[in-house]
Amino acid sequence: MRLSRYFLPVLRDVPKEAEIVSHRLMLRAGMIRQQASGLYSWLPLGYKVLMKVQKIIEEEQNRSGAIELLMPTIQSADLWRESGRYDAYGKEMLRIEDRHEREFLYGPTNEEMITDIFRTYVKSYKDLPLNLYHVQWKFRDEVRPRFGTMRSREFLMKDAYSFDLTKEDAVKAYERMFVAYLRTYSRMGLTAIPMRADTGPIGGDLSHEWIVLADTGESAVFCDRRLLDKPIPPQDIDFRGDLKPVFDDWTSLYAATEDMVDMAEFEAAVPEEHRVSARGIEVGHIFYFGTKYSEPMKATVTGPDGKEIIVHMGSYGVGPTRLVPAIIEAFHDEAGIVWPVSVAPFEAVLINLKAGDAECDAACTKLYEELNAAGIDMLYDDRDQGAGAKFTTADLIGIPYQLILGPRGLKSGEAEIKHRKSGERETLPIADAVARIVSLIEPQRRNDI
RNA sequence: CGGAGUAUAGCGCAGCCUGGUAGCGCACCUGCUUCGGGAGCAGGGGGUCGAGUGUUCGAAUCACUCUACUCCGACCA
Repeated sequence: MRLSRYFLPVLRDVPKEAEIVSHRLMLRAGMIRQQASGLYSWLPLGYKVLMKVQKIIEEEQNRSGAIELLMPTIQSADLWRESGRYDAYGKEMLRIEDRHEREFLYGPTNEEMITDIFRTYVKSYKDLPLNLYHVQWKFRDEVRPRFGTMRSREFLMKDAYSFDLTKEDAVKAYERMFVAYLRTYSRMGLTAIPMRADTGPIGGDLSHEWIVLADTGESAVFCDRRLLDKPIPPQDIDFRGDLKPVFDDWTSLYAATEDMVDMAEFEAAVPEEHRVSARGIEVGHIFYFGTKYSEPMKATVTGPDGKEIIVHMGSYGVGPTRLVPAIIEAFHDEAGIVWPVSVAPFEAVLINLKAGDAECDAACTKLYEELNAAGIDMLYDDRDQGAGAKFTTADLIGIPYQLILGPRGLKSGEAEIKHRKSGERETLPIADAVARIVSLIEPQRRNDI
């Protein structure tokens, strides 16, 4: 992408409403625009990151055996009356009437609707297990939206729903999602810790919140430091096999949020040198809730013996629109964002220090085309601006590698590569630049961890 | 939902107390000179001062009402 042809409204001054660093940086980097309280437009740069995050989530869901579909944002109130949640949900639910005065709502979640789909089509135990998911916009009329897209009213959520014959099978489905989540966060460069959680209004008795440690996190968390270094299950892990050992390994070490923590238990379970008491951002939440919805909504299948069996369900949520700021909270410095390659809006930026100069333009255009051909997601800063402005922009928007070429380098036949994360700079022959950039980026894509 | 604030050009702000037809920086447009860490000079464009009502000869400024947004707390992916 040529920056001169792109839409990247970076800001010099920070709008005053922004408090936390991720919100400030998302505004300054031209990623989002607030349209009303808790409602955001995703501008091109932000949207590109959001889609990269979503793609990783989808790839790992698919790998685990979940199947993607898409349900609408608007739902019928009648469906929610069946589960009893239409009245129970309270003012957080945005209720809507259509022109015929029929009652609708903007979905805050989709348990009812997926259960309706399931009960319509799935009739036999032979069709289980089944896990269906979608990535769709949700709306929860939060009392107090804040922190940009971290706590917005409209937000994107991947929600998966598992259906199984028995609780034992449902626990296996839970373990599959557990492993998928471990891999999902890891691919984004995040260390997210599963913590035992309150099941809240959704109900059920097995639940974990996924927490990224960050000083600006909304909840206090307590865990064993050894969780931070645990190896992530590999790409070729067999999701049809027994995942209990992985689950047990991760859940054997203490980790709980403030709502669930028992300090005496924490101190008994974790040696003092391993205790972590910190703040964290919730980036996902998974539940097993049994027959809470399948029973009132009559989601049953016929078992081997011809009897009707109420299915056991779980739901598994992760929010891409929250993950983006969470990643920024984890990866930034004074100059701006420091994206991990796997979610960076562009993998590298080519900085033409003297746009308009025929020789510089020609050399940069050649590099740009070669890097595109090599499969690098490139931004080419070909704007007619001073070098300082280009460096500042590149640092702010956090592109992992800056390939810098100007008249000086052109004369000596050398280009420069700046590593955004370490600040390290290397000078190399222009002819070697493409291969070097590729060799730096490819190992960090984390497509195959 | 309780408490506290804010609202003037795209963004950041001054002006308000003490009423007299709106200003600064950045951004934007034109020209020239620049070009290795947010360039310089010259010229230029852009605002029903959140909305409404009132007071006044006259309201960004005073009064009242409303709306939006932010922050602190209680609640949530």
